[in-house]
Amino acid sequence: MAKEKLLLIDGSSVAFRAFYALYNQLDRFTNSEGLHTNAVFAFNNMLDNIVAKVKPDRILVAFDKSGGTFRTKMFDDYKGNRDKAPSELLEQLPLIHEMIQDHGMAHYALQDYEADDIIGTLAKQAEAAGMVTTIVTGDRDLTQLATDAVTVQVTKKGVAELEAYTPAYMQEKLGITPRQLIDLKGLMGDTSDNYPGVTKVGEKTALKLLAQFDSIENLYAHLDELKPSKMKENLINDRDNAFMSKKLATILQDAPIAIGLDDIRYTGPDIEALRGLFTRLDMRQALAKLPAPDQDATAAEDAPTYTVLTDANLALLPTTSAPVAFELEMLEENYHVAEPIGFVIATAEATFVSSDATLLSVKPLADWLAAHELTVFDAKRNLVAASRLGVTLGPVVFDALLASYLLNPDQNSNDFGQIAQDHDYRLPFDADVYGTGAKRKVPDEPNLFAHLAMKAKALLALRPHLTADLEEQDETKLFTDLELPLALVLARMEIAGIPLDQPVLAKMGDEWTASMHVLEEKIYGEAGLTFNLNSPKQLGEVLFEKLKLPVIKKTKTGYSTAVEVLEQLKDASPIVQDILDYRTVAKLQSTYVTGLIKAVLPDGKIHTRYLQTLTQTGRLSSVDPNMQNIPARGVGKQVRHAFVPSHPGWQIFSSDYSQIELRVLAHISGDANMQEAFKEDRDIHANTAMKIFGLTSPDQVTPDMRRQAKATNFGIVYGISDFGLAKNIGITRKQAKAFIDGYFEQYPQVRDYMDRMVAIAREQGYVETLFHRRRYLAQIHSKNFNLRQFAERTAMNTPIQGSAADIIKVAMIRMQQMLDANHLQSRMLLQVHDELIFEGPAEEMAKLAELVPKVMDSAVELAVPLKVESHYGDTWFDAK
DNA sequence: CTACTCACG
DNA sequence: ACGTACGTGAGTAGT
Repeated sequence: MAKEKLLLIDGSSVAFRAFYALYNQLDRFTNSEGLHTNAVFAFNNMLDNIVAKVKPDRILVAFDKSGGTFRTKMFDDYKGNRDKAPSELLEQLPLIHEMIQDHGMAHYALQDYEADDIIGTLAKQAEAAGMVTTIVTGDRDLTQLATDAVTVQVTKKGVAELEAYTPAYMQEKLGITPRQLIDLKGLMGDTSDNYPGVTKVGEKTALKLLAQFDSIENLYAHLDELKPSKMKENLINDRDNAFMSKKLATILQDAPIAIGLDDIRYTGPDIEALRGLFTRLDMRQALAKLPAPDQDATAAEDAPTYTVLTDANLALLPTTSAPVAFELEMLEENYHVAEPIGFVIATAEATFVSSDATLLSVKPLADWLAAHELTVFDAKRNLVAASRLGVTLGPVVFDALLASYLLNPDQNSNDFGQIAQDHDYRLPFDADVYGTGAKRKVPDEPNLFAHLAMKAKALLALRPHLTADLEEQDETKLFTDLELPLALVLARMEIAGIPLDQPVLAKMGDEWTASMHVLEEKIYGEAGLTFNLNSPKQLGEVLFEKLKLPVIKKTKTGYSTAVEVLEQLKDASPIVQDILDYRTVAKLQSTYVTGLIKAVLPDGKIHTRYLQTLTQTGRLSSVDPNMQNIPARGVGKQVRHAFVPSHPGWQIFSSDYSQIELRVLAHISGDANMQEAFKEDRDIHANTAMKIFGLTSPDQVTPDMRRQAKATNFGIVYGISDFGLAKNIGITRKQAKAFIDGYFEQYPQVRDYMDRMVAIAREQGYVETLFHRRRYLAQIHSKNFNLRQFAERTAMNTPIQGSAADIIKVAMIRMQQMLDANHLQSRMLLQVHDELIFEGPAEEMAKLAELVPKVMDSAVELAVPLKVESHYGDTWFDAK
């Protein structure tokens, strides 16, 4: 029979190592309450690895006990120079204990003794009992315990890699036996444990002495054999130190431990307990590593009983006034093109599923759906997908994704399983049921139906909790009156889509392609070789090695060839301008010609998807394709000629807020001077220029002064730093500082606002927009200067950017109501952060020109007016 | 899958 | 002494 295996872990030293291994990640590993988890995470990984490697039958994790030990009694200063462990580590120790327990392992500490002594004692008992022992530690001292039956694994580079110390390995590496380690330490002393050895004796000398005399005792017995020397004198003088230090270094193997080998049998982890712990600690990586719950077993167990709906049994659907859970499931992300794979409808009493989405448009079911209030996960996705089936859903009264996002914008996964987990509810992940990437596929019906049924159950179960949480965070109105209605508006915009005039775009593309080829040839000629112009790596080699241009900036991986760098090199070589020109057209060609044409759906239109639950500020984002970064300046602006109305005789109409963020700042800061500037409709950048340049009349403001003042205004909104401003407008840091000082002198309440936001973030851990949208800033207390400063700038910027986002969302909802109420044919198509784009019959343009600005500038009542500018024309290009 | 670059507000 | 503007998405290289 194989020998029994024992695993002994030096918990205190491993925890310490684990903490510092991920010290630079300290801020990435925090839960929502700000508790740090980096050491827990690294410790957990170590446990998983070592258990898999050793396959132990018994495990004990030993810890030091706080307070002194018998060693302190022997020598006052033992470990006397140790700094107190940082609080970020101390707070994790109870969590590590809990984790060890959940792993099914014993842990133990003993008053007056160190973890080492517990380990030494058990290792000896185990050897006597014929067991094989592995010791894991971050402390080399334990290698003295190595024998043929005891291997000491010392952590190396963090805690992931271990170095195995056996007697043979120690002989090879140090030329001593494990027991001689204590003699070595007696002679050398130990600076980290703060005990002295013999003066001037370091590792080299000590090893030489031990090679000759074997032990401290024998060395002193034969001291007279040494030739007179300074070293000999030191040995004589420090004799007491040497013997005391040897004793301090000696690990006890007979400590009075109250735990025995029989108490530490290992039976394996309690996965659910670990899942609970990791969930509480927001440790997603650790959670992901846990074995997925057996899908078949849990599906069978946890799934509510369900009825498979057919057109023969639709009458089974009960009439109810309570909200109904609904989910129309698709495997692909882009619901404008994805095929439905099934749906679920559930009330508190009954659950109905089907893999045939066309059933939804069968009249009794369509009518039933339209007549019931729905609770869903991602309203917009369900609305658009239903619309593609010709189905109009009933009023959506709750959206778990939107709610979760509002409660904490970090909690915005598209996987309901993840969101459920974030709210302490267990639901399998889509990724586990459907697979990911190439392996993603429709599961067999029992598994599909079970998953759908569980999702519906989760929706009904989570709703009251999320609703209560929204109320507690004062976000009920934001949810009910803003985001949820907005989802319907966005759905209509996405469904409408915007036609792309492909021939027009293709013609532009041909011209750009031609000029690309010309530039390419020219550049290869100038460089004297051909290379891949699209590769920053190859381009860097050509510019900075072959052509020896001065290196302005480097990236992590090599030379930077970004515009800001090339701009500075323009005069050094004609090749630079050609590269810049090439870059411009290459970008236009690949992203805006090829890219946009690829995104056109069979109806000839582009149907972007707005991500309503992604940004940390409350803005929307746009994907597949991104319609919020269509070129607006330079030659690229021509692309906008290709965006045209749906019908002949129709036009494109656009309105945008003028300086909405600065107006929001003027409002929330309460700054009298800034408010006055807006109330009198002054040019805000010129106004700022007068102040920071100390001018008395607007006439004195030169265009360049205005440009710099404009950059300063932007900088303020971003949570300014003199460095950033200096870099942006190419002035010295000192000048930038003078600008900022001048700025705050002129707008003193803006400075107060900045200070106030940082203080609020520190106090409550989050900042809010005008509409109580919340953003948590865990890193506001970070010890890492950069992370903390970033959090501070975010605290200043988010209420501004986020409130502006709130305002345009209100305007969008009201504008949709207005279009409906006035029975206009015009439709809202796009939103680009501070701008709304419509299409409509030419005859309605005048009406839009009257209506849209009115709705937009009255969306919210601020202390300063909101200004809106409108344009319209035959294409998006002309609506500017 | 990450890094770089560049398009937008 | 340090290294910094805020918020996004997409295409291309290169591991």
